Amino acid sequence: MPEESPLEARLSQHLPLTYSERDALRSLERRERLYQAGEIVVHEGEETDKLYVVASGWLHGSVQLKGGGRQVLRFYFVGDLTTTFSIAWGRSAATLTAVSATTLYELPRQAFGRLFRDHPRLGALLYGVSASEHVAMADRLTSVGRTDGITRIATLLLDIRSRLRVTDGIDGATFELPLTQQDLGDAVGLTKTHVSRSLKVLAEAGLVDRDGKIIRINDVERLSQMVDFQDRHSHVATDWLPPYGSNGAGEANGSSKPANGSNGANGDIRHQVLPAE
Amino acid sequence: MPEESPLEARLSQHLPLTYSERDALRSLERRERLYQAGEIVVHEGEETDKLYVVASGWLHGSVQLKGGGRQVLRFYFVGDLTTTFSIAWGRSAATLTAVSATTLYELPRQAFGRLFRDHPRLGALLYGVSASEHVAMADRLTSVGRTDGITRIATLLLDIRSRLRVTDGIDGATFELPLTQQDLGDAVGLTKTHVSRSLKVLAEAGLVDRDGKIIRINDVERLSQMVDFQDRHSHVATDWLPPYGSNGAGEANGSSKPANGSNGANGDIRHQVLPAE
DNA sequence: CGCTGAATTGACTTCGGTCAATTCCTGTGG
DNA sequence: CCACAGGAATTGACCGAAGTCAATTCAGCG
Repeated sequence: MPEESPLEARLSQHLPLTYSERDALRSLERRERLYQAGEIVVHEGEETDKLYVVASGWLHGSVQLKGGGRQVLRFYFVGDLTTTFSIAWGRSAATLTAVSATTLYELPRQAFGRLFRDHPRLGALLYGVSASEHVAMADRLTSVGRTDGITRIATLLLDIRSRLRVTDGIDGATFELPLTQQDLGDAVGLTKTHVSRSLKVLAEAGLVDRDGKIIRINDVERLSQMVDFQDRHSHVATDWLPPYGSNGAGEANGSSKPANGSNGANGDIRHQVLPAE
Repeated sequence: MPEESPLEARLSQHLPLTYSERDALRSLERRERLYQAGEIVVHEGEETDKLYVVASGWLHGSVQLKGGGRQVLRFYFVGDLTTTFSIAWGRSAATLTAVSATTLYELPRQAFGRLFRDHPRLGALLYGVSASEHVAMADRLTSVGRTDGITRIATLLLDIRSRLRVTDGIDGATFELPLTQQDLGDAVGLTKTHVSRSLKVLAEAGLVDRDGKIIRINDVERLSQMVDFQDRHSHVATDWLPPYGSNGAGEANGSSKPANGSNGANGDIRHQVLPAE
């Protein structure tokens, strides 16, 4: 339990956490499980009573179409909570597949629920993180709905790079992409044939270098500019979170002032706050 | 404050709420504002320190592309929380436009945050609702990325119908659609020209009748079947929510108890639980 | 060293976009 | 009550980005 927890690391990226919040996050994560590249963690429609926190590696979530197609909905990286989709039902809304060798911590839904009670501020923060992921998906929708193939692929590469960079500490522009062109296409709504052609164009334009599974984006700034890419994950606002403090004044209505004047984050001196890390 | 609140109504659709939870929700919503059809509530990029709850009418959220295009990300109906996207930043990630004449209640972000502290169970429920909306957007992504124009339009109509039905108590298959074909196209990634053609095909196939702004879906069941449509909003699981009640029983696991036993919600037996409504 | 799945490439098709001309509606003002 | 203006919808002719099909080529691997 004293180990570092990926979810803890992720959340403390946005907000200095108290010791007790950190403890709670660490103790949430249970059994660790390993998956090989390509292995399926949960099938679409399968019942699940747990979430998974990514401790290493990465994955994607996808749905199967009646007609035989497939849509890759999003990718999951270290620190991400997966299968949050399924929390709204008892069963998974998507198939979760390991893209690379992966370690996951299991997190029972019940325990996740308890977190909201025991650490409301974390609950609110999780809501905020979820909102930022929602926006990231909106960006994807925009990309797929309103831009051409080359732009979609470029945007996807930039997105994956920026996510991997945080977690894997990549230098900046080179990374391994263990996805087939079919996978890429399923993510952005293109056929594998056209993915191949689009990548070729990007390579010939000198924007991207490829060597096997290794991708290098030659000028991240410029490419981002060109396709109007925005990183939605680096920052999540926390100024609206409830003060850390003691339960409060519980009594709902009456007035809706915060219990103690201080607002924002950690308000309570008893709880030492750790540096962001 | 004693009036019915749309958010309250929405949430109690999924879970019987206690009096104090209801009170809290009612007292959250402040000034009521009216917007005419077509009016813009918030601009993309604009700073906001509030959310809006839809009390009547409907709206959509959209983003503008550099090249001049537009993507309509989603629609908002009575009881929906809007601009949750923006909670992750200080500014709105999308433009919010009234589709029909609309009443909104303003809800300051701070007050929203406090809700997580004062009523953790509602916080968790809001997370669940948000997850279901996330899935709805994933469905849209799948539709846009992987199906043809006719299917996209049909799916969109079914989606709008099923949302309106809940709130406006529509009979079942006929509703008013105050959107231009441009709007429809921006929602599903088609040009207005092709929207016109797709609607024509649907009409000629006898699947949809049109009369001005009035749409009638002739056999909802069949059309849903044809395009594999699923309503993602009617149900949200609540079995994982923390018990309303008393803090404690921190059971969790022996060790990591929250710092102070109390916290979380005011839990006492005094709070009667109301039937679903 | 051969197998197998992935990637590449070419020829051809097609769905949806573009452009532009009508037509339709609806609201407005005479 | 009617004429008219202007946006929305419809329709046709044409174009082009991406899909389909299929044949190679390539790369990793037992």
